[in-house]
Amino acid sequence: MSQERIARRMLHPIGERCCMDVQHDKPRQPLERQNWIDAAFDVLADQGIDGLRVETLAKRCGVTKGSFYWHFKDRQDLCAAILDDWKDGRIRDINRQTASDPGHEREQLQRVIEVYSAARNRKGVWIELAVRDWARRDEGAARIVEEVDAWRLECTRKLFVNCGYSDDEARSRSLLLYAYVFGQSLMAYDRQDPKNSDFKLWIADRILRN
Amino acid sequence: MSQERIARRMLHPIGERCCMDVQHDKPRQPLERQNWIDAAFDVLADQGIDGLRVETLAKRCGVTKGSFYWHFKDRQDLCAAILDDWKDGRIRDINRQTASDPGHEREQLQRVIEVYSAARNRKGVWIELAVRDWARRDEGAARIVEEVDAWRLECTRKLFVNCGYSDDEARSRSLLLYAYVFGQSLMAYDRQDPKNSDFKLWIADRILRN
DNA sequence: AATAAGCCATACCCTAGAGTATGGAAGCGG
DNA sequence: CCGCTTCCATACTCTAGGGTATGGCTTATT
Repeated sequence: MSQERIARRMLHPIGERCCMDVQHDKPRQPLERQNWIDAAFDVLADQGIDGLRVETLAKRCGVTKGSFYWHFKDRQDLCAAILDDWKDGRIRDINRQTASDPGHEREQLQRVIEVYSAARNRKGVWIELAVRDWARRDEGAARIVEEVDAWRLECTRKLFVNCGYSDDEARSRSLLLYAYVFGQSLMAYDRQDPKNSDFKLWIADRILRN
Repeated sequence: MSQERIARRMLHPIGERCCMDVQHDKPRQPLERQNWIDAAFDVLADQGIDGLRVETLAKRCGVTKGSFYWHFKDRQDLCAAILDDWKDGRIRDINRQTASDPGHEREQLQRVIEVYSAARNRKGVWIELAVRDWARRDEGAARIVEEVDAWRLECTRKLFVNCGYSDDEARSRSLLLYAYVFGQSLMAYDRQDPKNSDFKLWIADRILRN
């Protein structure tokens, strides 16, 4: 029986465990709440919130849902934890990217655009879209997205103001910046016009300067 | 038995039938394939593709899935029909909105932006987002979205060219226009900054002029 | 060593929903 | 009136998955 259990654990149904102990010699670290949340973000990124199922998530983690319901009250509990985690991460990121650095505002804004340019940070973009789609049908998610949006707009507004724009223009440019960035990731199903990066440079310039 | 059947049909579980015969005196028009597709768009708009289930759709139409499987081979068949229908509609719309009308190009472009400004045309925006989210996980949907995007970009490119911009700048502006429009609808969870419409006017101007 | 706490497996129950098979009502042409 | 076609209801089967109850292994604590 104990044999069989260990055998099961050796199987690693998905190829590797979510909690990083791919070594087959030590039995395993017990799963933490955060491990579940991390794995959930993976699923969220490529399946959307509707694809996030506790049984399949458990399989992905190499355990059964008995474990899940030890760490979480129910699926809703996990969903709420995901939103909290996402919000905290986004706030931390934007704060870091827009921290006061007089004289380099435009570079910072440029970087904000680049971070969501789908090429790299692919996973972050997918999660962003998944959360926003989720927010279309869930009140809680919608509130979180609103808060994150408001904070991001506020941070970039400050930068634009420090670039010398009026407060209204700073707000307008911030709105344009984020709308463009998200919209662009909605359209980026690897269409490969070779000039595409030139166009994007032109656009970034149009948002940031003049 | 016949009594019971008629009684069932009188119930109208969702309140009204999808095919518009809310009159309780005439028995009913038989459902066409297109009626199912129309109803499916309603569900797609506010539940997303994962919320589109044949049993619930049948209930919504006041029939059982026995009917559905007479009109469609399976769920995939319906999904494909939805994509075709959506594509045709989008192509027709953009052609209409950008039909050659020398001297009014900027007004036409302005209108393209307005059509997706979430205020009115709410349903169209929701469907647009639902289809794009769908396309993240479905190859067929992704292709359709690509085709629609390409055609839309081409149409607005022509308009910008007729405004006097170079071909490259026309493409850049088209990309910016659509990315902004879609991104903005992603951010519009009725946040009501009273100045919001002013900002949007400024943005539209920035995309269309100078 | 004994006990308790932490972590997970197993075995359930129950619902939603895809798909199939079949029968039956309504309307049509002959 | 008869039979055929159209359209739909009913009654299944089967799978995925949420949630619960419970037992058991493992590790820490005393």
